[in-house]
Amino acid sequence: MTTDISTPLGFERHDHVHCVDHGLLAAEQHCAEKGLRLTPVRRKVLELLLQEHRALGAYAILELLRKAGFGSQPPVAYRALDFLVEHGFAHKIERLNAFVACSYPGEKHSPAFMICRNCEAIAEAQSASAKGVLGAAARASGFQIEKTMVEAEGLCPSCMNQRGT
Amino acid sequence: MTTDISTPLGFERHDHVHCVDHGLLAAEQHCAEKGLRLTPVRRKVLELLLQEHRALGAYAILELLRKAGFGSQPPVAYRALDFLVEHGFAHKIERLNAFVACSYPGEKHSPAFMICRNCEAIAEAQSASAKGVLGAAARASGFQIEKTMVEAEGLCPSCMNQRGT
DNA sequence: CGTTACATGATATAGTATAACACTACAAGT
DNA sequence: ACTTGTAGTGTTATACTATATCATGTAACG
Repeated sequence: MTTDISTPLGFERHDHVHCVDHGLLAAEQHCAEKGLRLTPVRRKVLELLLQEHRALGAYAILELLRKAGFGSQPPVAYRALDFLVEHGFAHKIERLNAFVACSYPGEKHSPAFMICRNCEAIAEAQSASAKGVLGAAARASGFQIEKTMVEAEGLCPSCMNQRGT
Repeated sequence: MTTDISTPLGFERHDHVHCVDHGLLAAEQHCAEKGLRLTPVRRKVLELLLQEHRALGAYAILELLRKAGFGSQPPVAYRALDFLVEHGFAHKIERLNAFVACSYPGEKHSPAFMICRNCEAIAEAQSASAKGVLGAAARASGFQIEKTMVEAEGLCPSCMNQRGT
């Protein structure tokens, strides 16, 4: 087990073991509180997302599930993902049709993402204020915002350095 | 032939004939200036998007193209859409995997969309300031933003009224 | 126990997107 | 006019993403 500080997360190095454990723990606590069932498949999918720490397509997850001895038909993955997304343990990155573990599990937030177009690393920022951007327009037109998605594409620090090198 | 006049775009009534014509004209002018080729297929796709005035899936467009006597294989639609998106005459709505004509053709902008979850009407707002939301986080982490997507989902005024009724 | 509600397994199919190759149209240069 | 290069279109095939449906299992509650 690595104690190392490795992969790009918020694009910075971090203690990955900790963030996997923390994510799972937060999910377990939240489910216990709310009477939700964090079943083996759901837990495994969350664990995979936390471990990979980047956006994974449903079929990539499915493949990993298969290797781990779970069912390998699409609905298995999609149902688990639906659960995780619905309860805020994961997010869908629309731009990539892929999924990523939530970096702030349990906390209410409307997330904003930075997506590296080169390595597909993802950083999640607390946003809340996309309403600032659209709020005025929405009020003016009478549109009632229920959910906002913010995704930025670009280059992460590490990929930018590679270019330079 | 409506003579309704109102805002350029949004959920309000507007002079639709005008906005179709205006969109096509703007595209023609822009292409002439830049030496781009607004070929029959591309023009037709733009016209369809402007006429429908909502998000259309690539295969819906394809079907309309077929009816209009153009090729009916997926690449036909996707290539035309790629062209239109690349040059800012249309946008892709990631949330819907669908495409919509640009409401501010020719002008540089990073658009923000309001999507009615009931009728799929789309309103485009000038955003520019998604960078406000993410800019700080991006600078802090060293991420270089190239493109930002903002999509809000909710209920448009007209669908909200229907509920009330 | 039996019923209810939720979760999973499995098959089939729908919907979205691209790779690859052949062919055409047209502009540029000779 | 001829040729050559570039960009666009037609077409086939296939990959990737997602959901509907029905059957089976299982835990909780009366």
